[in-house]
Amino acid sequence: MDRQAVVASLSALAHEGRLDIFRLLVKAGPQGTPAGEIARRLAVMPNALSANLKVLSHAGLIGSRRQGRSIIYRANYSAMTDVLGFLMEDCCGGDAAICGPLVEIANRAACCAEPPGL
Amino acid sequence: MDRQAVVASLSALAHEGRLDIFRLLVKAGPQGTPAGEIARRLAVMPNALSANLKVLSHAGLIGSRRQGRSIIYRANYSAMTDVLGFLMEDCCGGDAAICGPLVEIANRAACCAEPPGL
DNA sequence: CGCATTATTCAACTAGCTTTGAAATATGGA
DNA sequence: TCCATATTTCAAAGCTAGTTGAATAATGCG
Repeated sequence: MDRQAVVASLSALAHEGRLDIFRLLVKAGPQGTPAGEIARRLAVMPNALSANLKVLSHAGLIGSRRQGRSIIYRANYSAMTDVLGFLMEDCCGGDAAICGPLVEIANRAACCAEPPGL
Repeated sequence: MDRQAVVASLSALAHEGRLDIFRLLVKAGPQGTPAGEIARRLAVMPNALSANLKVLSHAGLIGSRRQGRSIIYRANYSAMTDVLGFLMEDCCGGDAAICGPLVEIANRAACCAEPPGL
């Protein structure tokens, strides 16, 4: 993950509405949430939601799949851990004993990993 | 750490120049780096650097202390782990076995903790 | 005190993002 | 095919953030 991708991810999250969306999807887990339900639960207009979902999706932070008339969105957990890894790279000059494992653990976390077929 | 503080932190980092600054300070570790050296190493103009340091500082991501004519800046590691914790809160509905420990470990990481007297 | 160094502040200009409402696309069922 | 549901796209208006250059503080030294 390069600098520009990280900036895109951080920019996408640096917005109250999109942060709410992303956290909702993080809470929801791998099965995801339909756009309509997101709009209802966050009380936002569908077009505004769509624009924000597009930003998050373009940054790679979320994915989507169609199911009938609904489009189901899901957090992309590995993208977020990549961002964390980038921020912590060479923490304290690489000498510290804690920062390295922290990044490694973050990258290994699999609870929200993609189910096959997204 | 509330939503607005997290958005401020993410906004501060969502900028190539500031991301470079923050990562340089993360690499530098607790002893920090003078503003002038940051400017030289990143090849940015002092006034632009100052503006960006102000944004990072206002977001709580970095701290500073004066030493002679120089002002030494330092990454605030705990602020970043707070942001991570906020993003991961209630990951997968709180049921997953991995996400909880991840956040806990991130918050416990102390390699870049503040030395006394900042 | 006077000067050089270090860093910050100010103001004008530019560019990009956000918001809002209306229209358009896509799917599923009668 | 026709309609209702679900979501996206488009375009205009307003706002916020970034960039640049010159000027302003603050410190240390002779």
